[in-house]
Amino acid sequence: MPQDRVEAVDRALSVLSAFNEDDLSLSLAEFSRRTGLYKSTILRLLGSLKAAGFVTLGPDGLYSLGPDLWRLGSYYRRRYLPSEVVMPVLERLRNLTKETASFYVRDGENRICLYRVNSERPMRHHLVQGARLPLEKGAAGRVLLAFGPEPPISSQEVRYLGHAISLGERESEIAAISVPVVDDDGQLLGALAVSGLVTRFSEVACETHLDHLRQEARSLTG
Amino acid sequence: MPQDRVEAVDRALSVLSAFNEDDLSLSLAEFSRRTGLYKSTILRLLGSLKAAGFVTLGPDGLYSLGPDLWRLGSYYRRRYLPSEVVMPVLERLRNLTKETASFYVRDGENRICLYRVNSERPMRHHLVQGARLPLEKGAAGRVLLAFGPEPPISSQEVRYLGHAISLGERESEIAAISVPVVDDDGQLLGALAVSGLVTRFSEVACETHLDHLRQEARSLTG
DNA sequence: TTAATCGTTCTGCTTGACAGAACAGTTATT
DNA sequence: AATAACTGTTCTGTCAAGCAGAACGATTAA
Repeated sequence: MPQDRVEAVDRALSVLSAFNEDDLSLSLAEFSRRTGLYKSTILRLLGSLKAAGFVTLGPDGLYSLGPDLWRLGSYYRRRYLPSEVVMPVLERLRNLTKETASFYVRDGENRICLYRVNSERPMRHHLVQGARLPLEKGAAGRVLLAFGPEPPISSQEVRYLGHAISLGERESEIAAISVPVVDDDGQLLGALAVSGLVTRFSEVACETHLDHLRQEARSLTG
Repeated sequence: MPQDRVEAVDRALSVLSAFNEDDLSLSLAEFSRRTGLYKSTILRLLGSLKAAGFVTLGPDGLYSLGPDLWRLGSYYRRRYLPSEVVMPVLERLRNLTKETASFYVRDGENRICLYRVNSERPMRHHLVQGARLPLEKGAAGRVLLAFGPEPPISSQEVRYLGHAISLGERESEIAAISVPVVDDDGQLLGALAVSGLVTRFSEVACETHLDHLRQEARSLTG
């Protein structure tokens, strides 16, 4: 079998996936409801996850995600541009544009928000780290598609311009501008983006944002 | 059995634990060497891990950690003080002291380095995020112990002083000063610390570092 | 050519995990 | 107070799922 898996592991990972942004602590019964697995089964799975430091059991009987999961997870980002390099760039972009600045990388047919610095405006595009978004929609997605391997014909324009602008493409209220970050070897590393309320992205605002983006993207590579 | 586990899950997690700070991409054979498991077994385990987005298989046949592992891992930190709050504080501390600044939380009988901003000096204490260190040794450890639940009698002095200083306690070359970060309810959230080469921590330097630490710790809670 | 890798496929045997009931403890409802 | 509806946990017989190990072809090195 080419797609061979281990059911017990699948189950254990589905237990972990029961956590989400809003629910950081879950009870055994809650796991059972979300996964559809039996409590006795989950208890054993959690036993292994706990032993590995992937979850911790609080004194209130609620399970939370553990430190070892996080430590391993933080290794993921290290393959790309490190935090020390990208974060100052995003902060500069946020200060220059007053909008939310972010850095995306490609993951198969999706894009992942690896770093972000949210705008400080009351009406802001609030991005979540690790969010998985489609490649086809949104400025950063289309940039990753256009400058990645096997770019579709439809992305010819993005390649030519060297940037992408999205006005309410993925979410109707949100506009975004994105430019690629390219290696010395021409390898695509990711996409820088600035995003905010669509009505704030006038033609002239887009121009200045784009200038800042281009400059910062250059500063990332060489 | 009170400590019931699932072997397949234990194995899968031991496969993940084969990754470390230096080796972010591993081959199947390398997994086999490190875990002692058979290649056929590992292949199936990786199948499940890959399906869940916990690992990704590169075109070179090497496995790396996946984005979903990272996304879940980042939820771990959210239970504590979020990055947006702690990081600026650490940066200020680093700028004020020119030493490495860090934020620790307790995890059972250990402490975890949740956030850190490394010093920019050539001879610096280079901390790794997620590092698990003992509670008994080191300034931050003793602070977490003293202000946590069930503090031992030996930590009376730390409680009284409101800080801990370690001169070569855990590592002979490293000195550190740490203060607790306490909730509005008096709940211990973590420990702020500044650390560096032991010879730089003169009595007068300790005093000024301590002032900065106290001030920033206060700014964290309100 | 030989030898030592690599990743992948296949199979019989056995062990380990599952379902489900039953348990005691706690909280909510009446 | 008494019921009901929840918790989390323990136990066990049955069954299949995962393991060990060999065998495979494809690379790469000597």
